[in-house]
Amino acid sequence: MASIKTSVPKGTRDFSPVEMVKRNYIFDTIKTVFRKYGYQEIQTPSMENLDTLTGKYGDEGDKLIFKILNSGNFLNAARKKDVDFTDENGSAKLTSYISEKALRYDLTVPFARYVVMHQNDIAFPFKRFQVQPVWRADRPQKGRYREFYQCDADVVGSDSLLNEAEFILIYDEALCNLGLTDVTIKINNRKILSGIAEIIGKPELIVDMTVAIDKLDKIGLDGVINELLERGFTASDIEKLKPVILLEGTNEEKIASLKAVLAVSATGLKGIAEIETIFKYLKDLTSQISNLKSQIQLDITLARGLNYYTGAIFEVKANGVSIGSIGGGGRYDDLTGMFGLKGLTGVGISFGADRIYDVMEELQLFPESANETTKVLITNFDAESERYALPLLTQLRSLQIATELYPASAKLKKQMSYADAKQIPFVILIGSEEIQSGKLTLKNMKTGEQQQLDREQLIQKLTD
RNA sequence: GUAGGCAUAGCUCAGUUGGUUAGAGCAUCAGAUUGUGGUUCUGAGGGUCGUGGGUUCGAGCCCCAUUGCUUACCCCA
Repeated sequence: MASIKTSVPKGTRDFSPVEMVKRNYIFDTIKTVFRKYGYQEIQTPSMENLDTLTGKYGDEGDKLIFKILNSGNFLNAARKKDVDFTDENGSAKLTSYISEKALRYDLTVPFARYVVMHQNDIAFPFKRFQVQPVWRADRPQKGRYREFYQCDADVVGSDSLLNEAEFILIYDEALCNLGLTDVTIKINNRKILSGIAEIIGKPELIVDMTVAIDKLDKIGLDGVINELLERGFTASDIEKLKPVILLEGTNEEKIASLKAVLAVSATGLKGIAEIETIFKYLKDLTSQISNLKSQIQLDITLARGLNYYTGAIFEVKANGVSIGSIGGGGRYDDLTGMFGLKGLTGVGISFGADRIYDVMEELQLFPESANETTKVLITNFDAESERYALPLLTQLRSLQIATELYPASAKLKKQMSYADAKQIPFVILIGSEEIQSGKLTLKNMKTGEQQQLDREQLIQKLTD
């Protein structure tokens, strides 16, 4: 048989039955918590119009969008346009002629599109959750895939900071239910970052500033300073930044120092006030913030890349595991503005299900149970026993017992091996003896014991 | 886009300074056992050593190119 080397595109994976059980456990756990907090599920198409997505994720992001080639003779269509095939930078122009659809890059932008499209049917504030795969044309590496699932919850049309506080509770509850108890939920506020850039006198460099100080954990203070210099900050700017970057202590202590540093920045103070309000909500919701399983940490070096965050920024890390963040989110004041609907604020979070899977695997947090699929296998000796077994098969299934009849009269050894490989806990043997006596043999695959039972007893045994 | 590592059976990998017919474990199939799995024993099938070129009497091994995978950087879940 001629064989081709089989593979899947890099950064993508197959999921085996065993893996799917675990994955669904994660999805179900997260979804249950979302619903409990009043979020409703929606889905959007895997592909969006290309122009819905482009320009929303920055230049780097745009490059990582998987574009779908037009059907038909796109080459001729491109020729008719004024594409210069010798131009090194001509591919961007060409793209617009040969591709008009793309795979979704995240769930937030399609959601914004959804809200604008269906604004007349939506009761605001609108709380939705969405669990679907997204695609990024990235270089895969540990914990980074080209196809992965996000579990997003967002609310639009409410500027209350109660939402932010509840998202922290959702993170805490969902991750705790999954067995992830050693987790840090980092929180920051874009307005604090703006305030810092303001007092340095370089508000236009806020993105460069945040990208650089975000790496403190990774490259250390010297690395951050070098990067800041490369990005256009002076030595005296950095002197002003240093105390802020190196801020330490409890959340309360950090807030107190920030208040002093940012005293002249109205924006910065507003950011601090928002954080304080969120903490206050948390306290009232939990009676003690320390009742939460996760550690809540104000971290002003936290600056997720997404350019549209305007208020709170979240990031979630599993401690003791060398994998990037397992979740993130934040507030964006003008979520739908890019699609022409102004003045709608949104705030949301995302769980990275694939990374949570990797972390749980590494920490061995998956429960043993729920692995069994079929509960009973009926063996198949010959045509007569097969015919005898069919009504029983139907009867067991009608009682919601997952049952299968081995579909051929293969050797018993083979049938038993099949049951074993599939971890089926019970096997019913029906041969000429059983048909004659009406007593069927039920074998418990775990203990190996066998019993002769009539139908009533058998069903009794299996429905226990 | 930048830099490193790897590529040998379905899977995980050995393979000596280059030397006869390329091995193991797992998996699969068959038998020991014609009505009994998971343990055991015996046997079998399965390879263009990623691809193309070069050096050599001789290449899985050395050299060049190429493709794929992978790790790190940028960026991100």
